[in-house]
Amino acid sequence: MNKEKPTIIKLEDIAKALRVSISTVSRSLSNSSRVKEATRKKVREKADELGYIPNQIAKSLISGKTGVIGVIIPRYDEAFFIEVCRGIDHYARKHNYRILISSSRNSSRFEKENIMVFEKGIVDGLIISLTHQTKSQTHLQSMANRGTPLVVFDNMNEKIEGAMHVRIDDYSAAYEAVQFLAQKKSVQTVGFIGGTILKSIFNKRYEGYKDSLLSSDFSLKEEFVFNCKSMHQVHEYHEIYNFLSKLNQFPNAFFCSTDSYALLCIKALSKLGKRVPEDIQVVGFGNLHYSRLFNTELTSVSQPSFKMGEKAAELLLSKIIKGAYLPSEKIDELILPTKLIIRNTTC
Amino acid sequence: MNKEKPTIIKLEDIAKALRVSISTVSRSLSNSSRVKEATRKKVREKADELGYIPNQIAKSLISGKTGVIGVIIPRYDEAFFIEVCRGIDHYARKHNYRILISSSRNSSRFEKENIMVFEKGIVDGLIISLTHQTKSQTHLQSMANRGTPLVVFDNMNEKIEGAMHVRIDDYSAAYEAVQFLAQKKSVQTVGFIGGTILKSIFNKRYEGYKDSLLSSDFSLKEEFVFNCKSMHQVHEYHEIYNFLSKLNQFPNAFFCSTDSYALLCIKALSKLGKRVPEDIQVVGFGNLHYSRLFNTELTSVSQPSFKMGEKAAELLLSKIIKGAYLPSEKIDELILPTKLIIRNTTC
DNA sequence: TATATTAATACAAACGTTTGTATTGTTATT
DNA sequence: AATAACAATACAAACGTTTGTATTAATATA
Repeated sequence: MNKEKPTIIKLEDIAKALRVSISTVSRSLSNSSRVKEATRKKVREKADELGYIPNQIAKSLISGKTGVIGVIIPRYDEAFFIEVCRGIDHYARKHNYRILISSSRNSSRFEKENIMVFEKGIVDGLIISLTHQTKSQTHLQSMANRGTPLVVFDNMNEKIEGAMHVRIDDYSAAYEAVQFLAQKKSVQTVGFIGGTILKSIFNKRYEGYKDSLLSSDFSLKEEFVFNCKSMHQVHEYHEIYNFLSKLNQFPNAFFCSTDSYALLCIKALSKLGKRVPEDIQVVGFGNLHYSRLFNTELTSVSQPSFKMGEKAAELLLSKIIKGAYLPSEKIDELILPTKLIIRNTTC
Repeated sequence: MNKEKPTIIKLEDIAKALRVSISTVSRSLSNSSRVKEATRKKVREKADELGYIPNQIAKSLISGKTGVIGVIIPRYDEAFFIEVCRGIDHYARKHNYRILISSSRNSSRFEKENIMVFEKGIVDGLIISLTHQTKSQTHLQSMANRGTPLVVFDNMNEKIEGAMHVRIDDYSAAYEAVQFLAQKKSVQTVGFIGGTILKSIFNKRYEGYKDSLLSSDFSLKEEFVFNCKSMHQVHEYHEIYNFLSKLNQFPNAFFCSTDSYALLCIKALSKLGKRVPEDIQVVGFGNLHYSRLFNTELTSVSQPSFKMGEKAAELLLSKIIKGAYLPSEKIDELILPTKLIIRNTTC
């Protein structure tokens, strides 16, 4: 049985093989002009021959940089977050950075735990979307204070000093989407389906909805407003179905604070014998690509998820690379534009 | 302007503050009995006071372990992979491991690139689903040879010596799903919609489909078989729509090699005026949770994606923790069970 | 040919830990 | 009171790099 443990090659091995010093090997491989071209070549060849792979950990210990960005999202099974991660990855990769994704599972305990792991120096910076459980804000704040570059995207609670924020204008986006509905002759009432109001983005979308209704001289009917409490799609469906089935009368349209609420709403409505958009129109929020898979394509507020990731990464890396404590242009909030995409669930 | 750079506390700082040696501090914090309880307490308190956070990079350099598992998936925007990642994450987390996710973007170039980054020692092991472009197999093989624990899940091309594999029996799963359709009185012909046949899992599902038809004395009609070539959902829809619209005659059912093909198929069919399942029945593969969002719930081969991730992580960690070169029980292939979930797109 | 100059390389410290060995301090034994 | 035994702590090497400084070799200048 061949049990020889594959040995891992280091600079020292190359140095010994060539009877030169480790520093010469190191400098050769980084193409320093301090070593003669002939030697450099010899070293490169020997390195290839032995299959040398530099040890990133040792490099990191010296440079203080790991080449990794930490990302914390509330859940994996929401396409929006994955899309943002794609954007982060796309930008990061161009700058030779990797991403370490963690889910906080919508719990501040896990969030805190993840942050603590990242603080041990395995990432050069952090991009995070906060859960609605606010408690760990102090952790983030102290991380920012300690000088770790930090970008918060999507949901946030209160401002974190020293962090950068990338977001959309949830209030206005919702306001306009509801305006779009309210201006239709066929629409007299608009309902709302959203998530927990503890989450600030959901709350803002709700406020936008409310103010939009009021400014159109519509009345806000509490019975047409529903906020899901659970965090799992199957349960959410039942909550929504339950809510809708108890309605004696239906609004002409629903504005939903995410695409998945919208889809679940449509599903429940059709179960209840209502047609979309003929009987009831539905507008979602997010414009996620999976909604393309559906028969009836969803009218939705398009949120630039991928771009949001890219921008978050851009801000973060600019800080990481420049050094967090050099004076920067101090872009500490970036608001990306949204757009209502009209498809087949409105008419 | 307050420009004092936040200083990062290390063992030395605690040692100095307490006038003890660094090793005493280190041992105190790891609760070694070699240091007096009173001293340990003093050290712990000082560490808290100063806000000491251990440097994982330095630890890794010594231990040779980073506490990170690398994961390479072909694309982010396929729910199956995300679900597997969730499973990996779930298991890994319990063992104090993190995951570093990268996408190979279905390109062997990126795949290779990712592997090379991981080889620099930033991960303790690798879990990967291979793209259909085989080329980098040698890279993986040499990684395995070098002793890095390696698990391949889902798609693989040929066996990698020293790696472990977690998968399902794609052939049989497809075979049985098609049997289910073929046994219906209303079904005389079954079509197939799949992805690139270069990908071995798609190929196996196709073979299962084919053999299932033949064993039921159905004939295999080439005109009812379609394989998407593109890699983007929007394009895939057009491909499928195109294929279907050119059909003079339709089969009674379609077996699709993923859920998203099934959903796109349903969408295209309904655009063409066909009702599902009344006119044409559809079976998907994967049973992904987003299909729950749809009005008509998809009949699908349930693949234990989450579990697949968990198992992959379990195998990998057992090797990482035991040490890759100790004799292990040599579980090098794990085949997980699948199950046909009958819902509303068949009748 | 001796010396100044520069090119090429070697040495050694550093990054922040862990851990084996050496040293010091304390208590028990005689 | 001397010494053995052991507890408590300090010292130093190691992990695999990078990088500033010292040393040696090679060339140019006189």
